[in-house]
Amino acid sequence: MSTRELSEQEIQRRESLQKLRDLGIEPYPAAQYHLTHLSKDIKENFEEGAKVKIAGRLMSRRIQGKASFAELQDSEGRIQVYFNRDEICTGEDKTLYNEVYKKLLDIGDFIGIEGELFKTQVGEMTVMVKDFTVLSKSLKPLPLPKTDAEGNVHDAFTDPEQRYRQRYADLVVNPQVKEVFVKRTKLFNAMRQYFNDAGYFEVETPILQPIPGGAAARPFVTHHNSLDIPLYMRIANELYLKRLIVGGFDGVYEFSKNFRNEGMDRTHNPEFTAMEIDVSYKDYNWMMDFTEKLLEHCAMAVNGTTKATFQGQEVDFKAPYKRISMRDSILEFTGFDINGKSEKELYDAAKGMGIEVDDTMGKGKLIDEIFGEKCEGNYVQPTFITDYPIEMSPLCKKHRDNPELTERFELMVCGKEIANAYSELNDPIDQRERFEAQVALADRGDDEAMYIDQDFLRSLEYGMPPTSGLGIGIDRLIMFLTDNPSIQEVLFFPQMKPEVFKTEKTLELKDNEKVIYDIISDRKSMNLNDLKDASGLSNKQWDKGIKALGKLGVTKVTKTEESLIVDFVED
RNA sequence: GAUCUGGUAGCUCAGUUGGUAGAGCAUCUCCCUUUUAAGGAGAGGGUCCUGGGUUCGAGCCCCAGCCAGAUCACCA
Repeated sequence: MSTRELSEQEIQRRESLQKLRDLGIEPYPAAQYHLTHLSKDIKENFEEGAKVKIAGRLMSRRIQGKASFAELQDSEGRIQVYFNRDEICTGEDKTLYNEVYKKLLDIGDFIGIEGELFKTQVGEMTVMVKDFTVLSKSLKPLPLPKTDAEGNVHDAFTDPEQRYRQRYADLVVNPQVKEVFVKRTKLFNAMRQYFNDAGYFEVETPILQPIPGGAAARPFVTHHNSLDIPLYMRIANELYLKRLIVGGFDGVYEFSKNFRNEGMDRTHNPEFTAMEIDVSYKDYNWMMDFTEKLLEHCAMAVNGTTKATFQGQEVDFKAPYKRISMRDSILEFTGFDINGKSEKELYDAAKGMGIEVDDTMGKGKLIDEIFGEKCEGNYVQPTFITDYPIEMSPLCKKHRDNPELTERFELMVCGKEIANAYSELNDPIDQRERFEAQVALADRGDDEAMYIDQDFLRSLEYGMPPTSGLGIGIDRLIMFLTDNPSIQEVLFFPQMKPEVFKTEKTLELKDNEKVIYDIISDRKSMNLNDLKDASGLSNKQWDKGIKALGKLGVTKVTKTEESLIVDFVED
């Protein structure tokens, strides 16, 4: 049985728990509690004298003798409640108020309240408590901030490590955190509604994949025991959606949890969410129209406006968005025209711009570097960047006007990519050649080049209609819509290194303590300096050891006129 | 991966050339019947992230490590 060292407050709460049981009150009752109202209902439809049954956490208390005001927090917010001794305890026995309410309840406890609505002299909507029920005792004090009349928060629970590790506590005490996740869900709902209204199907495709395809990234690897094969957590779901288009669906979409075994930072979490959609008989021009209308719709659904502010920059998601080709963008910001240039020319140009280059980089990578370094950051308002070089888009159809380019666009917002779309490559022979080019890149040293997915190629050989596909980084989009610069703020449980729990209080003595213990337990009492000399310990070890023993109650040090005497304390 | 910053009471934070560890809120006791961040009086509460080292003496100085955040690098 492992025990934890409890703080003073935790011990007090456990004592209160036992006292409740001694009074015949079960602190964790089994029966359901019938609610009639939420705090929000009461505030929106206030009616003097109405009877209500509410439940939630006790979040603050102001006791004034026989009366007390408190706040109850439920899923929708807080409501003030008024406890009056003689309203709760109508008979002689005042235990329920004096003991249970005043002494045995703590902040954070869940209670149910039956009462009547009234307004205080100051006009605050309040529930006059007639009876209350303990629903769940809280044994650990919440990191509770206070908010003053001007809305200033005091002692806010702000330490990011604790907030992410203990999101449950974060959500209880920081209402603005909950808001972010409410908006996140609104975003999902808005997108679903938009796609469903357009007649597209939500689907589910494998998360465990034999070949991690559809993107360039390092996967997480696992192993299937009975098949005895490696399986990969998906890095994308794109190739499976296209198989479904081959199978005859007009439009399929999926909110895809993807996993990438790469670095973590402010904008990357090992698992993240992408929305992927494929629509048949469309091209990337149609998809741009579709995307800007979709995002306008989503921004409205989430924030009630198309405008959003991200880190002081105002962004407007109202359609239409500016469209510019990658070639024109690079021309605009660097004066260099990438059209028709050889790899050598691109290499020298990039180097001349002060960009770090190396020999593993092909044409596509070089162009991407130039764009990323010189252009990307300039697009604050939503902007479609179109027509990417073919080398870096192995799943995308060749441009109808230029075989060196593809019909691809990315949507940039605040200098960051939030969407990526293609006219999907449906020529199975071209697709096979592109995969082979990827293999060549891999041989050249690119450890993220794509694997060849033979089954996917087979599906294309049966014939895939012209199709346009779009992927949206949901986490990034919600970051923009809620003005959060960190992905951790928009994920309930961002990935963290495992916490080390100190569960065991060791009763065994450390070596230095044991040395002292052996001497003093034998001699029972001796001069402190003699004991120190006898132990033969360094000053540091001596100091730590004697302090620890004193704390454990093994020894007692008393001061006499001449010296310090150490006594051994018998059990 | 590199650099910087941080880790002290339940929470937010102080902590002086290195000399017995502090404040506010929270908690506990007593008083208080319409208050609203904080009524009054009193009290308790600490593995100063961990492990070494220097020193008569370390929260503070040195070394190593753990965790987090920021910046950069890498990466969609």
